[in-house]
Amino acid sequence: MATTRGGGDRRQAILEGAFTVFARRGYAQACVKEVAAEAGVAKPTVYNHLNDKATLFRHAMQAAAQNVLDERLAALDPLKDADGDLPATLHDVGHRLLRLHTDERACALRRLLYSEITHFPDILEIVTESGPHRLTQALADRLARLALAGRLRITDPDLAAEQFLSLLTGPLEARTRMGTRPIDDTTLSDLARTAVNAFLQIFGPQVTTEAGTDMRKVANPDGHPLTVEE
Amino acid sequence: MATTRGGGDRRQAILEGAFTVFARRGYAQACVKEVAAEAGVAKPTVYNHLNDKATLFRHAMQAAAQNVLDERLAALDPLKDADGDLPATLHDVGHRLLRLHTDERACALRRLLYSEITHFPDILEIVTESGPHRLTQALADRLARLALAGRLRITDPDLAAEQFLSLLTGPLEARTRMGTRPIDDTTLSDLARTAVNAFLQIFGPQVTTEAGTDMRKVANPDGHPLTVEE
DNA sequence: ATGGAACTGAACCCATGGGTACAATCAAGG
DNA sequence: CCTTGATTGTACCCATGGGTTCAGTTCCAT
Repeated sequence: MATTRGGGDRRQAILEGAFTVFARRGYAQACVKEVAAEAGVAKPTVYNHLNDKATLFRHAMQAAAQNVLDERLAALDPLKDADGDLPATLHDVGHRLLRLHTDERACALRRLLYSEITHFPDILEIVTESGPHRLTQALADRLARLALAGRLRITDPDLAAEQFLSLLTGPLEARTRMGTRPIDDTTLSDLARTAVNAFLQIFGPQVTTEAGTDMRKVANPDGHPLTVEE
Repeated sequence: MATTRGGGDRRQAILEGAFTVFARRGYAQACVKEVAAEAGVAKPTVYNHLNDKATLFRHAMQAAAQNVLDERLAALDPLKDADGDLPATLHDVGHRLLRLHTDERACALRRLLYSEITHFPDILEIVTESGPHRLTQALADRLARLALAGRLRITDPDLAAEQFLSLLTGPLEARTRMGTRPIDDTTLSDLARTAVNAFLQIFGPQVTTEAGTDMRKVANPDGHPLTVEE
């Protein structure tokens, strides 16, 4: 076993502590001593499990990316039900995704990815391959099912998924000051609603826009109050 | 004058060299010696113009952000003409914006912003205030004029601008591997086209989608060939 | 020509931090 | 009990790099 002294798995604690410190300081500014302290471990122990500061970073990033991806994939679950209230379901999924997107760890992961992408090109492979790409694929699959059921007017599911995510997360960057400012949940809900409205304008079933009927003004296109969420 | 030896403005050369080096190495990894070499200047000269490495970074970022913003605002110029072929104009503007968005310096600026945002919170103010925010505002202004002229069905210009930019740049991140992989110009043109199509589905003049008419399959919604661009 | 301001090159000081060595310590298994 | 192996503090080596000093140099202004 890799555990002798302190009970829990050493390696796991080190990786989590490492990500925390890297997120707080950035790669170059983070020192291994602080990582060790964060993980409740002595410095040589860190080097005992991970050879380098670089490999420490790589493994910490990979673990964090895996967590983030799992959470996001789970957020798509409501779309498995193809018979429910579609706008409400989309709004729910969008809202969940926005919450995860503004999560502290997810923001830190994005920041670290952006900052160290030049020094660690291989990390991009790890994270992006098991990150936004897989999410887009999963979402595209769900949307394809809905299109096949006649509930959406989609010819290219990948495009639809990409544009849904763009409409969802695009307006966020400005509002959240690139992940540094917290944003309250009702704002997230509003952002999800406008994104879903736009998405349904593009891919929704026949809209038949009568003169004066501006969909974007209606809280919920098909009359549901949509007040109960969460 | 601040120029004695080498003719050109010292400070300017230093700031440009600094941004180049920071973009190449990141803030922490960049050393002032290399900045001096890049600017063709001795190390004490750098400290003669900028007190700190930190202030050097700040000023370099500000200058770079200003350049990027100016280029982007200029890309909106075609929208000043409110009478032209609207989809073609939007495509043109979108294409220009995508080119600027994938520009090496712009990508480096975004990376540096993301990476050092925790250590330099004030840089965010400088860059974002004179960056995407101003761009969104300018675009919203143009779109409002077009809406007033009856060419777009927009009630909230800010929202429309935000969503246009989201549809435009959102799909880019995945395709360009976060700004590390170059992308060819025809792909950019295609991305601009799909974004414009989606945008017009949301905000375009009355669509009257007949059964079987999928706008996203048509290269140009109103019949123009749209082959001549640039 | 000459004083002065900016520039240069090189050496220097010193703090930070990656990585290692080592003796002491603790837990598990025989 | 005793061996084995991981862990722990601590001290250490050494490379990197921010920032400064200084003597000499170049250029401009008067």
